[in-house]
Amino acid sequence: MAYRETSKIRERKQATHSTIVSHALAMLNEVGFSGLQMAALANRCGLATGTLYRYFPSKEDLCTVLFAHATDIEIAQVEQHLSSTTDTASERIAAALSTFAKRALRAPITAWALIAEPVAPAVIAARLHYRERYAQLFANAIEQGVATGELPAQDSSLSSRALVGAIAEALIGPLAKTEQLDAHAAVQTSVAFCMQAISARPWPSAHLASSITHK
Amino acid sequence: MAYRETSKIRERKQATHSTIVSHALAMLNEVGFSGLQMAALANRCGLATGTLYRYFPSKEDLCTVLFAHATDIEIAQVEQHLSSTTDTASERIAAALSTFAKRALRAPITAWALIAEPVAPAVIAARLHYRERYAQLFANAIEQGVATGELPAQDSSLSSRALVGAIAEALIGPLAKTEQLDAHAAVQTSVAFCMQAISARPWPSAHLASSITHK
DNA sequence: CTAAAAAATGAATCATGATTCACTTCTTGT
DNA sequence: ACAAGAAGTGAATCATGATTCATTTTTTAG
Repeated sequence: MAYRETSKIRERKQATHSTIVSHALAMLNEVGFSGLQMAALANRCGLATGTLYRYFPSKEDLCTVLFAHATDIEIAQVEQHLSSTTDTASERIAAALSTFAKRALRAPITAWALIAEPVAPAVIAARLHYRERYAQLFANAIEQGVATGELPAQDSSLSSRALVGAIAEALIGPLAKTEQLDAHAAVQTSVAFCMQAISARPWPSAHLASSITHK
Repeated sequence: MAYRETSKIRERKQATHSTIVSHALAMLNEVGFSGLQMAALANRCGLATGTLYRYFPSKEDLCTVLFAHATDIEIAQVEQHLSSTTDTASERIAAALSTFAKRALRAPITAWALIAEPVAPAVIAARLHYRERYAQLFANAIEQGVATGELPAQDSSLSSRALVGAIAEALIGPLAKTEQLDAHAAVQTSVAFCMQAISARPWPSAHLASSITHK
């Protein structure tokens, strides 16, 4: 008998695994999921194409892992802001939105990949999970604010999705001209937009109903 | 000499052209741009694959035409609401947002295809054009409201993008559970969200600045 | 009816990119 | 040094789907 897995090997495999993941995350932010080609990734890692398949059974599995990595980091940060107990609900939400917005600006393609890029079914499942966690986080925070009377009553689940959508579209929608924006100002403005939306007293729905109806 | 293009033929060709476009629009709303396969489309039109190529030089060209068609219809409707002079700026904007929201709910995949689906470069160009027209429309309406004092001063271009993003994400983001929503209520709620965002007096940016800064 | 010209056809070809696998190189315990 | 068992390799294979083009069908004018 001869070969037996030793810790040296185990570590090397772990290192290779990390190498693959980190290079893949970098590529994800350059070309999105669909542009992430296995051959190119292997090349970038200094590995053969086939080697990737010793670590991940398919591109879809790799993408799912990437998705989980990218979102865990992001959600952990947002969660941290939202779970603080020192500030008011509004302040917590504003801080969390800023974090989200800044990350979106810093890594626009990743943000787009996580939020909107069409992906394989298995990855879609991961995305729904991600959206749900996100929606839950913000929805809870909004509900806390509503409970204390700090915010007006509202459909917290819809509001939380609208928050994410507003920021995502405002910041990453026009990928073409990201560089033209003053990033700090853009973050501040879009967070303010969101805070107004959830803080304001309900917009007269009588007007709304009539203006909807008469067409 | 013999064959000469006659009006009979010209009309038939026009009819075929329309057939292709309308079936393609239908498919677009089922599977998006990337799922739109030339062979399947031809089959659906009762034509041979090759015939499509007598009418459109490539799938990319076809998609560009589809994009223009879909957006022209949508933008015309929104424009109509925004250009009315009888209502207040807020009412005009609310009506236009409702129209946008309803269309998004009725044709969610098309909405997603127009707004966010990754597409070929030529189609991206069409999309930027579309976004710009949209942003212009809403931005103008917001500025009118600001000019009359009806709305507070704001970055109209950012606001208009955030409006579209908020509604899009709130309504089409969770494609999976669209059917669970009460459509009418969802439209009304997300429009209200938007109206609050642009109508409210600026959210205290002092709070914002501090909560951003201390992390 | 016939020939010329165009339109339609759809099987074959191309292009792209994921996945496989026979083979080579390493590692390890004796 | 050796044999067993992995790990790594990358060219070949597959799958998908757009595009082409030689052939067939239509249309038209004389």
